[in-house]
Amino acid sequence: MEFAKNQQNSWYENKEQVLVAVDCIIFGFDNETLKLLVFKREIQPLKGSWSLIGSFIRQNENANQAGLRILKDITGLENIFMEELKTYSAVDRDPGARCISIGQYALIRIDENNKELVNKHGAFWFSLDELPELVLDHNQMVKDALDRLREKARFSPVGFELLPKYFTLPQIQTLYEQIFQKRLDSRNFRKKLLSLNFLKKTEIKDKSSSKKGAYLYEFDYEKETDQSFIFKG
Amino acid sequence: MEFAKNQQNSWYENKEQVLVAVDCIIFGFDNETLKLLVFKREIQPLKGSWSLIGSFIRQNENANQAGLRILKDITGLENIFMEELKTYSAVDRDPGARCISIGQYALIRIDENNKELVNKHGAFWFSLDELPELVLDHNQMVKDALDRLREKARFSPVGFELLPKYFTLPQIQTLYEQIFQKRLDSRNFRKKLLSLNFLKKTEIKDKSSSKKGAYLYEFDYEKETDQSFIFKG
DNA sequence: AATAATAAATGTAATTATTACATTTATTAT
DNA sequence: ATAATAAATGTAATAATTACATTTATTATT
Repeated sequence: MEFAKNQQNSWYENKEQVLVAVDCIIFGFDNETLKLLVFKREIQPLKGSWSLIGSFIRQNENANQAGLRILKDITGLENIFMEELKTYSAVDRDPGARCISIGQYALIRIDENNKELVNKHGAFWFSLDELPELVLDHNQMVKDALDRLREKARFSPVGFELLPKYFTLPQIQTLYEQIFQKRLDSRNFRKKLLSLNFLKKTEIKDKSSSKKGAYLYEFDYEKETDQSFIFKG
Repeated sequence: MEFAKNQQNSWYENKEQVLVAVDCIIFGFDNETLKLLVFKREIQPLKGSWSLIGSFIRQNENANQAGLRILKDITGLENIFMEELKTYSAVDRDPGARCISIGQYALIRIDENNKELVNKHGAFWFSLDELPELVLDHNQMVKDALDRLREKARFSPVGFELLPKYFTLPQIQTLYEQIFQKRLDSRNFRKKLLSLNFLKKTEIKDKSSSKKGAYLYEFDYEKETDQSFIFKG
């Protein structure tokens, strides 16, 4: 079963060529609304249109690395939570070329991004309900990413990547309300969240949004588990 | 924001070329164990090795269509449940070429596949615990597909695509026991499954595996809903 | 110094879902 | 008539979710 690397064979020759791109669906949270980073294309094709930030994949990187490269170029950030969403491969999705795109969504701490760099690339944070029309199938990608984020948030403590290292319970409740697009009961929300045992309370209060102040919490990655099953047996 | 289709521009030119393949993780169920369809490569490269069934994607089809084309070629089946798993894009995953693969998993009714066609292509059904070593990263694909199947089965009534149109409750319980790799309590399993209200009972009994016979049920796609939420608000 | 204003923090009872567990039933073969 | 076999069923205990309103800590104002 040895594979001769340099051997000539016909298997890989004359394959129909398809370009492979990576597009990034970049979420951020400003303590009020869930936001998305998009940019105005400064070159052809589709110059002047709003677009997700993407790039063709390079020979020396996998899809995730390509996504992280893009993210670093635009925001200056490294070590970002980024996961594959799905591929977009409709034959006519890009009228300029036969090109499939691997959508990758990222959750970043919006206050940590390099504003100069973001500006330099013509990128802007939009609230999800004010998102402009995007090129190609990018609006669909955003919709799919949001669905995925909701799906994930239902069953696992996603979203901490959108918050600063220390955050308050009202803050994370607002985030979840944004993700689910509905109000949550604070007593039940806290009870549930704290029962999962992956939040560490500090004795420090954040008084930026109330006189009483809210205790700061920290995510305890050690204790993260996924606990809900329909069938336990 | 018009896009001039024939306009020459540099955006798509001289991109580093990456081949795009689709590999199919094909599950079947023979009323005892969960099985996987793999084939022995009859041509180079890697001739003689076991492999998932795949193909390079063509200009005139999207990834899902490519998967369905492959599936039809091998099994003769159409209208199969097939979903994207994820992409595999590690730089060195295929020593023969820079090639990314889009994994697609399919659930089929094993008794419906065209046995002659399957044989002709050198394909075999393997129980998951007897699966041979596969080429490249195909074992990882199988593992990921199984995880996905489990994940889906936890929250939604997946798996009916693996069963015949009419099936018994003991039959589907066995399937779920195979998916989860553990025994389930029949009273609780039935209670849960029936409470979801998407099974239609018939008055016909299947006596192929007991003297008493077990009632046949049918999946009611109209009533399929996904009902469990961590946060209901 | 007292009061008003504000958001944070908290508890409980009712409902629903999950779990653990053993017997009866329908049928066929002997 | 009996034995054998797998299918079908119920209930009580526990755990999770839901609905719902008041008190607390603090700051700003008078």
